[in-house]
Amino acid sequence: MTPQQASLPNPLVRKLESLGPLLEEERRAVEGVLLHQRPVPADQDLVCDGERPVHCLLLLEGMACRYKVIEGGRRQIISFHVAGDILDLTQLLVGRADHAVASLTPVRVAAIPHATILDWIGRLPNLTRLLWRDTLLDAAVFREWVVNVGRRSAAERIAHLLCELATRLRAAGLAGDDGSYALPLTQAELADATGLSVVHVSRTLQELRATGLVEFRGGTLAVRDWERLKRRGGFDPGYLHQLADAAAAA
Amino acid sequence: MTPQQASLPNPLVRKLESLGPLLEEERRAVEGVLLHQRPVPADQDLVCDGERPVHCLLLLEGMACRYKVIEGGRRQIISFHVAGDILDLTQLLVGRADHAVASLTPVRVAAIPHATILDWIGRLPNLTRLLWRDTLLDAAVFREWVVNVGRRSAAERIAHLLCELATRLRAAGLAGDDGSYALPLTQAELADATGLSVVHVSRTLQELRATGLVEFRGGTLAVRDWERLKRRGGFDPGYLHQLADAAAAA
DNA sequence: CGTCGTCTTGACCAAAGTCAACGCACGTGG
DNA sequence: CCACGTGCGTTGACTTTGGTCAAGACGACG
Repeated sequence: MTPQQASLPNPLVRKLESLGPLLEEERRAVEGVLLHQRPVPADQDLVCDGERPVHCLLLLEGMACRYKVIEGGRRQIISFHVAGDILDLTQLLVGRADHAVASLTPVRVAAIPHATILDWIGRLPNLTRLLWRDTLLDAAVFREWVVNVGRRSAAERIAHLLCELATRLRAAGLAGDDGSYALPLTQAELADATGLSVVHVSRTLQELRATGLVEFRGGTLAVRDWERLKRRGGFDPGYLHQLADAAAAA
Repeated sequence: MTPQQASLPNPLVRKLESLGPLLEEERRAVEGVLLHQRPVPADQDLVCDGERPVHCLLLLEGMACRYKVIEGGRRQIISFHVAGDILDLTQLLVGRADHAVASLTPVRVAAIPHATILDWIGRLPNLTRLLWRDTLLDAAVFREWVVNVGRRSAAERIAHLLCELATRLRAAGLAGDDGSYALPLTQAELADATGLSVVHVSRTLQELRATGLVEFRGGTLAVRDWERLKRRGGFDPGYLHQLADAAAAA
């Protein structure tokens, strides 16, 4: 899509290097992974719940999410992902997928065979550390989501989520020029991520818009007042760890 | 406390072996960790939010939890832990703690210096894989909690949480004789884990009691009808991965 | 015996969910 | 070029779930 992503700097390399230095040998190993890419249209399941995948997916372009569906058709989105994220490293060591992964936009993904990564664990301890760290950062986000959904009001949840997404998009080099970002989500997806109903999300977004904090329409997120938005959502980027620094530096 | 835990079988070894085979050298490395133990009374912070710990804590006995506190004194418990769990492996690779850890009962913990584990990553790939897997299982629980708190009703949340705890206690070898478990939690802690108010937890527990699903009083959890309890909470143990198998086998 | 922590109860309130209808933009096909 | 359908967002009226507040019960422990 956007030209700077199609160009060489592999988003996984970019991300791993934001976590720590990468040796030349490791960088080559990671680059090798790009051989098997494929494009996938929007709104497709990349991994189904209960599956036993034999490779991990690396997201090269576009956005994806993980989710679970429970009885009654209720759906909860567990996390959002941008270029550079590894989508199911989880299943590598753990066997069966305990959630589904879906594309939100058209995406490009690379498949990394589990065997490759298991081999890295034996040979490349530094890379192993970085990948492990990446999964730990993932977990840090899950924890914050538990808090978000468990203890915050509707407006706080949405404000917080938008703060997180803005920060992560910035860290991934996907910031707009002003305070705006391409955020291709529907209100229904926002609802499933925050544990609210679509109707209430609509109302709450209007409130945030009316009070001049943030505007979110037509797939574009425009942060109008970052400080007040952060305060509204009780957002403290600490849980994003070095990612937050990367975003600040950008 | 209970004699079988004070005896030799190190609960971490027990747990890691439930995740996969452990080499003799690795087992010795893990055993060595027990040298620096200390007891901690109930309701103490073992790790404070924002701290930069230089070692990980291994829980040898008792129960602990992780939690975050947000503005307004609202508190969300992120996870519960039993003997064998590593409490802050997270911070190993990630720097600053993004949550607090507290003892729920008197506990015994062992401190593992970060340096030790970093050394393992270079030398003991198999052990590395098991530890990594352990953190991934942790993350799987977080994901399920997001769903629990985001999309389930009060009764479902509590039923689901009690199912999870029963399963994990069983996997850790802490099951009672009949369908009963020592679960030293207050209703306030249950409330903080489920994102509900204490009053509502009280009412909901009464409902579960009245309908004969489960009884929870005075630190004892008595499952009266496992099948119906599972159904009530929409509990599918898949997300606990091999832990669920271990519990079934026990 | 008194105190503290925990649980319970009832009355009331507020946040968010549900349902149903409508508007609007976009794409398709006649 | 227009009619139609579809997906998404918005509105209003109403309901429900769970929160809040305040008082009391119960039990363990000093």
